[in-house]
Amino acid sequence: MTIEPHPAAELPAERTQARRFDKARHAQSAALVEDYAELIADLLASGGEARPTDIARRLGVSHATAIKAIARLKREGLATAKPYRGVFLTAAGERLAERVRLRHRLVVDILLALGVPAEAAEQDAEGIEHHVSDVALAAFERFLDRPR
Amino acid sequence: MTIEPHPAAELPAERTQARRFDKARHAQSAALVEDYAELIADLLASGGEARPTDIARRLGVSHATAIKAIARLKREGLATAKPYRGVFLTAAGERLAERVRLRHRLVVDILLALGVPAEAAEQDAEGIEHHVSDVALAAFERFLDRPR
DNA sequence: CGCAGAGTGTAGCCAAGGCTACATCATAGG
DNA sequence: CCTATGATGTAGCCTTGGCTACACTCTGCG
Ligand SMILES: [Mn+2]
Ligand SMILES: [Mn+2]
Ligand SMILES: [Mn+2]
Ligand SMILES: [Mn+2]
Repeated sequence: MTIEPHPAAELPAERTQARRFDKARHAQSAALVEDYAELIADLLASGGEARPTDIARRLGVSHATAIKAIARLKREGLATAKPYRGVFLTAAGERLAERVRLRHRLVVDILLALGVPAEAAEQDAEGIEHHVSDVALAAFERFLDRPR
Repeated sequence: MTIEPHPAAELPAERTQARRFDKARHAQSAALVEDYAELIADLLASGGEARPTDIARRLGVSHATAIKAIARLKREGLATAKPYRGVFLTAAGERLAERVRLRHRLVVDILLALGVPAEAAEQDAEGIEHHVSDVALAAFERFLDRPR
């Protein structure tokens, strides 16, 4: 019998930690689609049009990169686009965009409530938002609602 | 001269938003290295050894993936490793690990303070931590320190 | 009403970070 | 002291999300 120098064959704590990293990786892969959906909805709401070049400029990427990402949104049933006609969201895309928009605002609000300066809050929120679970969001809402 | 149908050629708000996304992208690319450094330091501190297989299991990736990432840490001057001898951190690697460890704890503590359940806090922190700026961290500390 | 120039799309490159399959090394038990 | 086995390393593949370069389409002015 070996006194294992490393705890055990399958320490459950290890699996828990591995699962955390796995969740973070999945959240990250969803982030791109979420940001595009949010931005497209924003452009459609304000200007009435969401064109690849506008999207690219707002995201700070080349238009080719934006067009490829839009193709991914189409593949995933979140957007539609006919050549040279601009981008639109499907019902599913709009639902996603709305959810993301609310989450984004809530994250910014929480950061502000914690005393983070406005521009830092906006900046950090852009990355943080994709990693905030529903249960955390619910906690954020309770925290902001509570008196005082 | 063209009467631009879209606000202006270089609306500063657009650049601001683009810069936010750019920061988030950079933070993301740093995330992997940060998690490895933190984990290696953790393994070295507890068991005394950080072996590729252990690292892989904790992160939930294949050992081949871990070895490639370790190569990246070596390239960036954060780790050293002689074949079959385990992984160690350079001084720079240790500094990074320490910074990441403190940040991770602070993020978890803030989430807990906001009323996020423990496991959700740990899970979300694993992703959030990489997007929290120094100025936000400072705000978090002030918030936690403040009486009541 | 034509066309210059902006916008759009396509092709092909790269690096990162996953994976599996296979080859090599180290070592602990027999 | 041999060797079976687990750990380590290598090779090669895939997908994603960047990029540039180039080709095509639209359209508002002149
Ligand atoms: Mn975002
Ligand atoms: Mn956002
Ligand atoms: Mn992390
Ligand atoms: Mn961490």
